[in-house]
Amino acid sequence: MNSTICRLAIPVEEGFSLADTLNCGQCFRWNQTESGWFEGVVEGRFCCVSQDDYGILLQGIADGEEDFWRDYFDLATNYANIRTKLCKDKTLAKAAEFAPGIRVLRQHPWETLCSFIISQNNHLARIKGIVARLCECFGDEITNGVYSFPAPERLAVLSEEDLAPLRSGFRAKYILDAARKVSTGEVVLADIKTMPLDDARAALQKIHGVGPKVAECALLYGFARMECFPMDVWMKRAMKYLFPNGLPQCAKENAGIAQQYIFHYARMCPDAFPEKM
DNA sequence: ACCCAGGCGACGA
DNA sequence: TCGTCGCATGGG
Repeated sequence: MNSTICRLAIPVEEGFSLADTLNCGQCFRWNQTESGWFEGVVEGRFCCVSQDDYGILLQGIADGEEDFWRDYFDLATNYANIRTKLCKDKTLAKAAEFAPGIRVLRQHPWETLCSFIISQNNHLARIKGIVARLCECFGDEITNGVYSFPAPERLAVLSEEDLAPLRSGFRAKYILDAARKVSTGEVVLADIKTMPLDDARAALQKIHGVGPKVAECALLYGFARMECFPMDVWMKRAMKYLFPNGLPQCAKENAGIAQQYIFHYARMCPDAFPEKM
């Protein structure tokens, strides 16, 4: 493997946290090794990632792929500016202050859609397990024991029985329906990127097993639709307590980032929300 | 053992 | 249109 280390600079004032970004529930294919580096696969590229005072350190990337990783970590976006807007609301400021270094990753549309189909009524740790088995069973081996995320065309030809090793339960038929509708073009992911938001939501929800929440997650994490605001059980609890009258207006254009701050805060500090007890 | 999880579809009122 | 229930599985 190429052992050259490449740095993607992030201005210090943006306060990036690699660990918070990769552990905040938006992605499922990164694992921290004993050395503290994170190993992951993005669109068929295996990589080891760490950070220093100036940004992101990448080990093992191919020549000329810096821009790919810049895009993945959304480094063209200035998060300090976004936090300044969000923090006009004091409650939002408190949530953001808890893990200000989170960035919303720009993930692959199909992988994101499929992963969040798997996420429903499920735990983070178990979601990662099912996704890992999905890749091991049906992805391509990139290097030793490292597999890509399988394309929809690969999964579309399978049966529920074929997916039994994933132990994904009732979600298996949802995975297959998504793979089939995407590979036949009944749902065109490339179009969803630019559709009016409500049309995009409706298009994704044509898939059996994709409802409002999964569609919202796919649009935010897989299509960079930053005004999306996924509401899972954690968010419902947190919102009821923090924002009973809804998300403040100053957060609307960056609702997805606000959501990530609130979600992470709620998950890390469940005792902060009385109705949980 | 027990509760619940980044929900959704089916069904009945 | 809205509330309720079953769903597969296993981490904590």
